[in-house]
Amino acid sequence: MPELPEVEVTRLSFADRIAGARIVAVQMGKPLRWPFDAGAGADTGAGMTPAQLVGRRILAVRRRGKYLLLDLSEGLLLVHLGMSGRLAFSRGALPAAGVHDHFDMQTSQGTLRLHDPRRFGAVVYAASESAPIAQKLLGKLGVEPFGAAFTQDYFYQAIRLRHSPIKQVLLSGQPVVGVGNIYASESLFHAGLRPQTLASRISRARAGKLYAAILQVLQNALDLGGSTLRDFANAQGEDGHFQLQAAVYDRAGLPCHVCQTPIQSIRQGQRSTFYCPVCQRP
DNA sequence: CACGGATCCTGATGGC
DNA sequence: TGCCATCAGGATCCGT
Repeated sequence: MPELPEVEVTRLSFADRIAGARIVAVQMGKPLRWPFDAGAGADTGAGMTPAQLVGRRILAVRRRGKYLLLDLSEGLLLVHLGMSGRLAFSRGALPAAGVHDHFDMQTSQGTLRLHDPRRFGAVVYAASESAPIAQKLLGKLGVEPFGAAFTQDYFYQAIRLRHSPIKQVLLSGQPVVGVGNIYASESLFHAGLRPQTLASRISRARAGKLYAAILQVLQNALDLGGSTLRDFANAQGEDGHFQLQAAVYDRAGLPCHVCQTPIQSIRQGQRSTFYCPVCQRP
C-alpha cells in the first residue's frame, strides 16, 4: 500500500506520541518478509529477540525512503509496511491481536501494532544504522525527494544513464526514493510524459518538468493524508484522500480531466500503469 | 552491471 | 453459489 506519503503520514501520526516511551512487552505473530533478527550473525545484534527490547526507550521515529526507523535507547527498529501493512498506535488497549497482526509492542505511552495481511512488510532489529543489516536494507536507496541532494540537475544526470522506460526508473528507488506505483503514474501525467519513454531519451527541459511534478505530487499527497485505495489508514486510523483527485491512477477508461480522452491502462514490469494518450507524449 | 522476470503472501473481484 | 484466474500501495533475488 504505502509509498512515501503514506509512510510519512503514518510517521507523523504517532511519532510525537510514542517518543520517550519505555517498551513494556513485545509479541510477534507470523513471519514477515525478514526475521526480526535478520542481522544475527553478521551483526553485533546477533540472536536478538523481541523480548530483549523490554526496558529500552523509543527516542524518535524517522523515515528513510519507505522505511520507518525507530531509534531506541540502544539499537533501532526498521519497519517496512510492504504492500498491505498498516500501523496503529493507541494510548489505550488495542483489541485482541487478529490473524494479520504480526507485531505488537506495548509501551508506557501506548501500543504500536503492525497489521499486514500479505506479510511483505518487516520489522527488523539493527544494533546501529551502520550495522550490516541496516546497510543492506538502507545502503543502496536513492536520495530523498525532499532532501537537498534531490536537485533538478542531479535528476536529469541520473536518468540520462538509465535505459529503461521512465515509469520503471521512477519505481526502482533509484535515483529517488519514495515514488511508488500510484505517484509514478501521477507524476508522469503532470509532466506530460508517456510512461514508456526511455529515461535516457528525455530532454533536460522535460526532465525538469518531471522533477517538479514528482515534488508537487508527493507534497500534495502528503497534504491530503496519503491515498486510501482499499485499506490504508494512518496510525490513528484516519484515511487519506489523495485518491479522490488522482488524475490517472485506477481510472482506466474514464475520461481525462483535461481532454476527456479515455485513460489508458498498460502493464510495465508486472505493474499497472495509467496515462492519458493525448496529454502525455513520448 | 544493468535489465526483466519470477517470487514472497493473502484477500477482493470478476467472468463463466 | 462455486471455482478459477487475475490483480493489489513493494522490493529482492536470479538468470541473461
